[in-house]
Amino acid sequence: MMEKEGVRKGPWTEQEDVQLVLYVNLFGDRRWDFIAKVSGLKRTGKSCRLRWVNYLHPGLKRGKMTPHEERLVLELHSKYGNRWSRIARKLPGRTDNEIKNYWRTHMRKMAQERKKGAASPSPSVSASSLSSNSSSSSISNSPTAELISTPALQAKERSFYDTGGMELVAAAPGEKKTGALELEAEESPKVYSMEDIWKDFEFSQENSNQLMSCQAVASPIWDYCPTDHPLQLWSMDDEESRMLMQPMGDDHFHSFMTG
DNA sequence: AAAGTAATCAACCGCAGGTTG
DNA sequence: CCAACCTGCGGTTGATTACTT
Repeated sequence: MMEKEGVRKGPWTEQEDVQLVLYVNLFGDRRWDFIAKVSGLKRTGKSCRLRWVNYLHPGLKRGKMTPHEERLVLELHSKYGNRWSRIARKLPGRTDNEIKNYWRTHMRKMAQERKKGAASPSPSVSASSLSSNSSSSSISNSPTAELISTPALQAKERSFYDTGGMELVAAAPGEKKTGALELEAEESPKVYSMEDIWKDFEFSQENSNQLMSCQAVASPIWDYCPTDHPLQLWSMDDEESRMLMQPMGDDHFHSFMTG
């Protein structure tokens, strides 16, 4: 492929992650083009944002959808259609990408089972497949059971997961994008995935006055208290992580800070 | 144990809408 | 008001992992 010179693509490395987190902490999670430039990452702002939103954000849950979440996704999808970001806002800790993938995967399963079961109709098949990892799911006897029987879902397999939304227009006329995670009060315990990086990060901030002075970050995400994460990266010893967090020389840094 | 297939996840792309100068 | 730029969204693809034969 003809790649734009100097622009990296593909999977992110641990070091890139560390660097990105550092700069998001410094400058907030809005000005992605700027962050991409000053961080020294050879990534586009877009790519940085995506990585942050889908993987590095401290509020992210990981792992399987709970039955409750599954049900919510169904309900919300019937309401909003493929407005994944909107759905994601109602599922704290889940990203639009995650929900999108989930929906795609499960709707495919459903479509397949439907196809099979078409000859011998069995109304409960789809529902049970949707809650396959949860015997306690109430989908089959809740209103959402109807959702998975929408005409759109019975339509051609090609568009198996795309209902287009039943109440799209009415759902959110003139809705404004906020970009911010709408974290609602939530009873279930959060499972965060980035514990150690945040610990490391706090530590490195405490011990790194040179950057502290610039810490006027906007994002409320820093209030999160991550407790678990899959990244080995964040288990690095402090010395190692501090070294990684020094991507920019002072002069380089100041040139950006002062314009 | 190896090969083939399916499922899952991360990341890219193009577009639309918003913001700013 | 307009053009340029930036951000966010939804769709899609490719790589990796898990499962089956």
